[in-house]
Amino acid sequence: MNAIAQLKKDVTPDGPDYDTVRRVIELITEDYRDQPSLEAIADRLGQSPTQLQKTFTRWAGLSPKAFLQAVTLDHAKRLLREEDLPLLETSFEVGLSGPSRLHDLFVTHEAMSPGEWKAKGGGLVIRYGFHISPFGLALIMVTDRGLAGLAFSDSGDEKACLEDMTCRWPNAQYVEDLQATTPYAARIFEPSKWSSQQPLRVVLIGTDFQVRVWESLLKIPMGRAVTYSDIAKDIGQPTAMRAVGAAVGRNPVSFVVPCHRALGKNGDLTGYHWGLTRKRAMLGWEAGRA
DNA sequence: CACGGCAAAACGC
DNA sequence: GCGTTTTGCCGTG
Repeated sequence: MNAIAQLKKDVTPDGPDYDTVRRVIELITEDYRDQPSLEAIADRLGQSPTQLQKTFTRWAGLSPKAFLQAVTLDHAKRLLREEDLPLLETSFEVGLSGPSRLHDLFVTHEAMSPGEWKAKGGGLVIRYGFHISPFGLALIMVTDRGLAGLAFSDSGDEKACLEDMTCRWPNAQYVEDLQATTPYAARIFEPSKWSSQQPLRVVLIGTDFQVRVWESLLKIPMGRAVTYSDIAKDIGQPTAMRAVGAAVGRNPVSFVVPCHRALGKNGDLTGYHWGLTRKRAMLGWEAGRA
């Protein structure tokens, strides 16, 4: 069975495994300071350690212990220090040829023109659909030019999630169209399908400032992280780190535009629009594959 | 004008 | 040395 099929089987949003994994992640991310043991975690969930270990590892690609380490402050700090591999200085194109990028998701992007942005999505047809993903339900939105939106929701919150996205481009026409979004879902969350030959096409719809911030995020390789001030510097406005934070927070293409790789200066994960737990989960997931 | 997915500086223990 | 609070930051709606 391939990995996606495996995921579909195991990580159904309402399935017991999904719930287990979700609770483990929550537990670990809340208590990571105490470094809880596998036994302690299993105990609190009322499961056997071995069973829990197996379920979790299959989902996350790494054991609960490794995940715990990945979520620790130390690890986040290490991600920041993990130069001299240049961080934002490396252009995305240069990265394409590097073997270290083998496991990264390749993306080409284009920005909407200011005029199109002012239209708030007017004249745009956006097709959307919900798909299961390692991080809960993923709401995928595409235009004929490529991926325009990616959001996350827990089972039952789909409506709020959809609304969160549609109000960003209120004049667009929305059509539920699983057929259009399924291919994206299959590729985005399956690293073996990431290829530089066929980059994922992304359209960035936002203000000029926001688009510059998001482009900067796209340059961060997988398994690495930068601070908000790094990004501010990269776009040539070193004192605008706070505005950068706000712009990062409005990133409409979560995960693909890796806003989860932006950390506070001391390595703290600050907030996250779709939940801090999910941010940690993404970093952990990447740590298992980097 | 207020509000952030911020960050130094300033406190207080 | 620490965790917490205060005080500039700067684009957006």
